[in-house]
Amino acid sequence: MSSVTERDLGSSLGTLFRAYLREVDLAISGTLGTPRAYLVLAVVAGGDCANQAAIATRLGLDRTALTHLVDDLEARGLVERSPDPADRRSRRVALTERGTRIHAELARRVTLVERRLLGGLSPSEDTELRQLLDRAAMAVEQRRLDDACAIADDLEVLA
Amino acid sequence: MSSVTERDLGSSLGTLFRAYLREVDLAISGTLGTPRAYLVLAVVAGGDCANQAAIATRLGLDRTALTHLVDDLEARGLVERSPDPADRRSRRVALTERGTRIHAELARRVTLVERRLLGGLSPSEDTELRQLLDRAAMAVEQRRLDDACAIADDLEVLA
DNA sequence: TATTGTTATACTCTATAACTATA
DNA sequence: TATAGTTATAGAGTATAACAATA
Repeated sequence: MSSVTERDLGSSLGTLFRAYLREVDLAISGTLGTPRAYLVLAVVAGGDCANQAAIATRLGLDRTALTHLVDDLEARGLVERSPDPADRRSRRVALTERGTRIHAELARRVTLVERRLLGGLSPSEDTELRQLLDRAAMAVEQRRLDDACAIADDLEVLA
Repeated sequence: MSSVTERDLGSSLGTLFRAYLREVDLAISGTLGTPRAYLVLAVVAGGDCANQAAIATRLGLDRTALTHLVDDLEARGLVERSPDPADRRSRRVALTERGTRIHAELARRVTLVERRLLGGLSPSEDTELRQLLDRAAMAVEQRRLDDACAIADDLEVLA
């Protein structure tokens, strides 16, 4: 036997992620439509994603999903789209003043949700888990970008 | 600033879980309908969940979802439902011979997917992350059971 | 009265393809 | 020809409520 843990990796990830979605859904109730909208808001607040495609990649979502999510945030007056002068195909997404306030409040609530979610772990384990997840997710994101480039390269070779 | 990591916990969990689903979907292609069906198959193979409700709790799913998932697995001849003699409301779910073979093959493929998914981590970090996720998920599952009991107790007090 | 499982239903999530406009 | 974004659509995921059988 080689198994160290009881659960499949996918089972643990799924259980935690679904619990996260359920609890964030309660935490943002009345302020945003869905938990995904909070994640988008948080990425926009981070300020290191230049356009919708970058936000989608960061969250592991399809870019078609971003359109509706940003539509919703914009309708609520929390973000604004503006054309990128350097590339007129691209749209920058930035928090409005109201969005900044709302994000600060929601981030406070979600922090509590996250602590509760990892309540089975000690504080140092909590930090350890977040760091490992962060690095693993970053590697996945990078691999997806590489794959996209590889596909683009293949197509170029064929062309 | 108090943030240690770049991403929200939910963002990392979401990115990894969606990537897991995408890759498992490819790995099981043609054998099972969806990645969730694999997770159910794996729990059944584990043998420590007595009925559908237990499987649902283990996976953090609603019990109504289990009906359809088990229907599908049964239609493919991979699991069998049988009434529990001790409680005739309850249905045991067990692998068929064919289900045992299929599960073994799929588990092999999913193991490769999982290693690839955590490719950004060292082997010891991989193990560490799985153990932490496992414990955090177990705590969430336990808390959900406790909450259900608490709600039941509340209702009993009110009754 | 509560629980297991089922069915029906509705809403959300996700991905694909087709389209516009830019590059 | 490729990319950013949009739209339409369909399939999968998820949760709620109502129900039957059983405890």
